[in-house]
This record gives sequence, C-alpha cells and structure tokens, in this order.
Amino acid sequence: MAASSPVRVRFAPSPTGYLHVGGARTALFNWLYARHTGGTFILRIEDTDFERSTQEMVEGILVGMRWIGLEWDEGPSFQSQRMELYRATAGRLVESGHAYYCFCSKELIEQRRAVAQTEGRAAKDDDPCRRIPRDDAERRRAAGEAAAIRFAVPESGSTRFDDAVFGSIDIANAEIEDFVLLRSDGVPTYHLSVVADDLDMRITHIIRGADHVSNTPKQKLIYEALGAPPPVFAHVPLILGPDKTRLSKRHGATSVIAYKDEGFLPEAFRNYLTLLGWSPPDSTKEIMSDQELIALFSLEGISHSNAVFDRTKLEWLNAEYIRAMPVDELSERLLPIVRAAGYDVEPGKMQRITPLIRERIKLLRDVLTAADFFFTDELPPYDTSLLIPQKGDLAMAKKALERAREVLTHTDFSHQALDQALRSAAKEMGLKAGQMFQPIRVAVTGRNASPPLFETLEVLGRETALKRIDRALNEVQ
RNA sequence: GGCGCUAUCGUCUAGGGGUUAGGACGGAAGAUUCUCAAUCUUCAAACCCGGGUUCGAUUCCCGGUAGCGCUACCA
Repeated sequence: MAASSPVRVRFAPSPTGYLHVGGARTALFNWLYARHTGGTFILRIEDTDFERSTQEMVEGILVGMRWIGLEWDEGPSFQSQRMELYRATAGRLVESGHAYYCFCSKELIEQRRAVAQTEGRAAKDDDPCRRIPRDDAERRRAAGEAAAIRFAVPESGSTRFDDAVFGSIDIANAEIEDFVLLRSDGVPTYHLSVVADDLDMRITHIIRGADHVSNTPKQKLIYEALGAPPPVFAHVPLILGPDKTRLSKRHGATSVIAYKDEGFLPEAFRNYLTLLGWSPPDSTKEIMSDQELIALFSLEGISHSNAVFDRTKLEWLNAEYIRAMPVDELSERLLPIVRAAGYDVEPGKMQRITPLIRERIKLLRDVLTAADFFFTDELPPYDTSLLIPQKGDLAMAKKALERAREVLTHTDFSHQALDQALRSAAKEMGLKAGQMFQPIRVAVTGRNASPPLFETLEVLGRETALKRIDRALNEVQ
C-alpha cells in the first residue's frame, strides 16, 4: 500500500440488528482515523444475508450513527445492490483457476468435516469437487445443476499479514478450508463481498473487530488471487460484558439508542468508547473533546486485549460532561425530556431549575427524579415521618414548620433573604440549622435529600411553598 | 477437537531489564455543609503460573493455564 495514498476507511455493519456498542466503537475508531488523517469515512451496509437483514435495522443503524455523531462522507451503499460486481469477481476467480464449482450437498460437507474433526485435524472439508475438470463442471452447470463457487486455497505454505494492532499473523494454508465465495443461489458470502467492495471503494485501512482476525487470511488470499495489494488491517479488541463474555443483549442495553434514551450525551459516549481499547500517549488524560481525540488518535494506541464495558465509569464521564455544560445548553436538553414526561414547564423556569440539579444528575433523564417536585403544583404523597428531624421529635417539626410559615409569608423570596430570615428564626427558637431546615425541606420537596433549601424555595415561589407547608402541618396533626 | 489472539489493582489502562509499578472509575476514611450531590485530602487495591536468558525479570524467550475469537452456501 502506497503510504501516500489518501486514507479511505469504512464502517460496514450488517443490518441484522441495531447498532450496538461494539459496532459503535468500531465505527468511532474508523471515523477518528479518517478525521485524524484527513481521509474519507464510508458507510456501507452489508445486507447480503437476505433472510436476516431488514430495512428497519438499516434505519436503526443510521439513527444510531447520527446520534453518536459519526458523519460519513460517502454512502450508505448497499451490497444488495451490487450483486453484479460480486458475481463478476467470482467469475474472474474461476477463470483464473483460483476458484471452482462445488456441487456437494450440505450433508456431504458436514459429514466430511465431522470426520476431519474426529481425526484430530482441523474441522475442514476437503472438497473433491476441486478436482472436477472445468469443462465437466461447466457442462453440469449448463445442465442446470446448482453449484457454489469455492476458493481453491493453496495446499501448502502459509498466509501471512501484518496487522497494525497485533503485528504479524501467519496461518498455515492447510488450516484454511476451501471457503465458499458465491452461494449456489448466486448470492455472495461475506468474504467475497467485503473484498470486492473494499477493492472497488479503494479502502486503504480496514479497522474492524478482532473477531475477524481469523477471517483475514482468507481475504488476503482473495486479494492475492485478484492480483491486488491488500489494505492495512487493524483489528480492534472486543468489548466484553461484566462477566467477561462478549457484550450482548444479555448484558442489558446494547443498542446505542438505548443509551440515548437513558440520557447519555453523545459526546460523553464517544469519549468513553474511545478510551475502551485505546489510550492516548498521555494515559493520564481521560476527558477529551472530539478535537483532542481526533488529534491524538492513532492505530498504535489500540490495546491488544479485550475490554469490559464499565457502565459506572461511563456514567461518571457523562456526569462530568453535564457539569461542564453551560446552564442554557443543559436546560435546553433537559426541557424536552421533562415535557415528554408530561410536565408543562416553561423554559424560563427550567433555566432556574437547571443549576440546582446540574451537580446532582448523572444522566439527562435523572432530571425527572431529581427535580420532579418543581414540575407539579401538588406534591405526590410522601412519607411524613421524614418531617421529624434526626435530632428532634414531632413537636419540634411542628414548631419549625409553623415558624417557617410565618417567615415565608413576610420575607422577600430571594435565597439570600430566605437564608438570613430562616437562620435567625432557628437561632431564636434554639434550633440547630438541620432541625429547622429538614422539616421545611421535606414539606416542600417531599423528600429528605434535595438541592439547597433556599434556592429551592426561591424557585418554588411563595405560594407553592406556603401551600406545601400547610399540607405538611395538616398531615402532622 | 483444530487454529489464532490475549494476559498489570474489582474495571479501563500507562509503563517497561534495576521504578515507592503511574493515572482514572469504583471502594474506604476524613474535610466542607441545611440534606443530597459536587469539591478537596488521605488510604486500600495489580504485574496468571513454571522454567530459561541475565548480575538482575513484571518487562525478553519457551512451556503451562485461563479467557476470548474463528472453525457456515451468517456477517
């Protein structure tokens, strides 16, 4: 591969499922590499498995890609629309003697494989069709006999490639089966379509999951048979669940859209995923903008071992991004979530609530539990025993609330004024701050943990605050 | 079964022939405080095992073990 040719990378998902975390990370690495090198990022949909591919999943993948913010420069192209290319490529391979027609039944092949395995050899099928003279094969095909096209893997020697992550990998050809290129129904298999497309699209670097390492020699063989130089391969270690098995639906949220719905920020998601299996030259740096990520990203920094997806750390990172976000912007992102939950909140009010909860939420959706008491007039039922302060009794709670009621009736509703007035009231009554403030907090929020009391009161307003205190006094009678 | 890849705190990782093996999340303790959160300080926590090479291996080599991947007319 000429070092000077412009970088062209691709993400090539198969629409048999939603865009999952592993796929998103692969897409992200490709995107980062393209942006880092000023290259081109191509999206290609590998939908040659007609049984399992659906239009819905294609949409799902596009939606996922847009949400995580990975813009592609070319595509999406669809393999289902490029069948001619694959058939022609398979034809060339037969022509040049690198592939042959196979007339075997599925059962026959399985039988041979099983025998090979019991003999302790590679579970590999040695296909006698390979020795059918071409003329005979053509005749049988012309007579209407169905045939697949298999690649004729060299019987000796080995196939080697240099992986940008793992280094040199060498596999004995004797271990590689004569794999199918074109199914008997004329539909290409993965090995054929990837190579044909990657060649056609002039892909220079293939960055993909490490589950493809073992496939790579097969593809290298196709490149060689086609007389084409192979691209650079860079295999990225896999993402595991907490039980160290490959991340899957069993581990809960697996579609990236689920993360969107939970209130993760795409920028935090990108940051976290980039760190999963890659580290910058200065591994002390963890919170990085897209600009930094792009500037620093390199294939050399990709690690060699699989990584466990750590949701807790993702949440921490997300919280970091939330805290760093300007109030206006955060408020704008929060508002639609609040409204979707059925609360009718004015943007102006949301702006005032946001700074009070910004440090208290990890996910955007947390706004619903952290600030619900701001959104409704009437507080839902709550545990009134919470009104009683830790160091105090019911009588004390009542006294505090009654006094608070007086104070709130007359005091200016700014948090400074409230702070001062309530504090001196507590002092007069000989109550500690907590003994005075906790009952009020519970009365106005319905819970014993909330944003700072005075700021909360300020946003709530006099009318609501008094109403809630009255209610608390009633419940306590 | 065969082949391949990998192996540093619980997790993500840095490092690399001689280091107090560094950072982050999480955990613990403390400070602050009207609660919670945030913040700050401190602490605990790792080189898979066995050989070899070497003056010296966590680092290099070999073997073992374990995990993962591939082993389809799926991708």
